[in-house]
Amino acid sequence: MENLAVDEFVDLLRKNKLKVTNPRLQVLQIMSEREAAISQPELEKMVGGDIDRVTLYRVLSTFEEKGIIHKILDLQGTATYAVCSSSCNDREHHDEHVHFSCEICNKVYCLPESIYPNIAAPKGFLVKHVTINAIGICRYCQMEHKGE
Amino acid sequence: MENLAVDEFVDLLRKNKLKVTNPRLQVLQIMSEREAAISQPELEKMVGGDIDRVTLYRVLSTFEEKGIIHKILDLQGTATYAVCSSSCNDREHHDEHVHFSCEICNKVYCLPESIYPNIAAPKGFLVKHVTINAIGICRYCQMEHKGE
DNA sequence: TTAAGTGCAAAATCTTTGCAAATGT
DNA sequence: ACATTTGCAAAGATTTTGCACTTAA
Repeated sequence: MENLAVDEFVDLLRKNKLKVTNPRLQVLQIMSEREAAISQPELEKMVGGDIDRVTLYRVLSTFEEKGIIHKILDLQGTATYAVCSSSCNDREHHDEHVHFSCEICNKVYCLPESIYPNIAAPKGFLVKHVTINAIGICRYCQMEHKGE
Repeated sequence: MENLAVDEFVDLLRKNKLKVTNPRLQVLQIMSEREAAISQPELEKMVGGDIDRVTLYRVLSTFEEKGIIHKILDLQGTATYAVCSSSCNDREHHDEHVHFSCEICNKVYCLPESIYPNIAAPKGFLVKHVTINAIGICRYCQMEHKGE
């Protein structure tokens, strides 16, 4: 089962003219196994000492430039990353879905929903896109806090 | 004209059981004269060497705790602050208006608008509140970039 | 082979903490 | 007078940069 995924990752990297390296594969693996967006510090914990901190920063920023992942800020303002939908590329990012931030564990989830309201900005302000962030308690934290 | 404002600031501080000090008055003055939210680094530039960096951080966090200002993250994830509406206090923050982030100057503006859509989260996720961020080009950057 | 990617060291930011001195009430 | 607030110094945390070594193609 892991091999299948690895093949997809290799394709993805090739498609973006990126060399297939271990750090990049590991990051893709970790992100694809995870429901929530991930930050560099979390990523660093997960890979142990396998990959240098600086490399992780660089992998993330390369992926973001190529449109492989997109950046989302969590409630603390820490940058977290999640894999983009397949319609993203280095020209355009289509990550206009709702993000959910859990105020307990601080994790960020991308929600499927896509109802976008029209925002009326004051004259002179040009709105190019809109992001919506729902804040609350995620599924996992609610389970843990049942009965308290 | 400045004295009038200073009186209001003094009232505001007293109301919140805070001592009336120069750093606090200066911060309130700067924020009230500004349309956009302000970060600690910007604040530091504006006061010159008058106020210690650490004092600014502490003034901002005290004000936030008391509900005098609220924190907004800009596009880079830097914390910026704007004065709250008068309905805010240390128990509750009512800053559920739309924020506008300029992708050129990176400034954050609070928009008056308040149409809040219902967000349908997946089962298990409890949405407590929703923030909306419009991203685009602000009035001032559009003026500067006219004709380019 | 060779351009791209990695790892290490060191720098640059940004933010917090501890404590003594200064200040508002 | 006394609790609060400030300023300084120093520590922490996070992110970036420079450069030599390594590796994928």
